[in-house]
Amino acid sequence: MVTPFQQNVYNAVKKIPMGRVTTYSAVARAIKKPQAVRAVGQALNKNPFSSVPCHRVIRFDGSMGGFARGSKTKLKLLAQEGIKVRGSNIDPSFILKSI
DNA sequence: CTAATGACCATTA
DNA sequence: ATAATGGCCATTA
Repeated sequence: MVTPFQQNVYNAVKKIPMGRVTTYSAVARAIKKPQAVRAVGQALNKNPFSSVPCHRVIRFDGSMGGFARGSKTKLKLLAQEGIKVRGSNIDPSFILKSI
């Protein structure tokens, strides 16, 4: 079941351009619910659409946060798009603070 | 209706 | 630097 809230989240995440990432809080702001950052994570956790690039959503501090299919996959996908990762943190210059 | 969960964030120690 | 705590919100049982 896809709730309207999840629709908004997925729609916002789809707008993230290739080779760029954004944060959970930025997505929360984009859907006009800045306080629902935690719920955004829930929505992405259950994301049923492969068309939604949920691997481009990371934490506010630059760490990757979680990933439903393992953090290794997330790292791979990010590297595939040319995003530089240093240690467990992502290069801040790739992070979009607003979508 | 209530209670528990979680891919978060800020604050505190 | 890490660890613990509290708050926030949507979803699910």
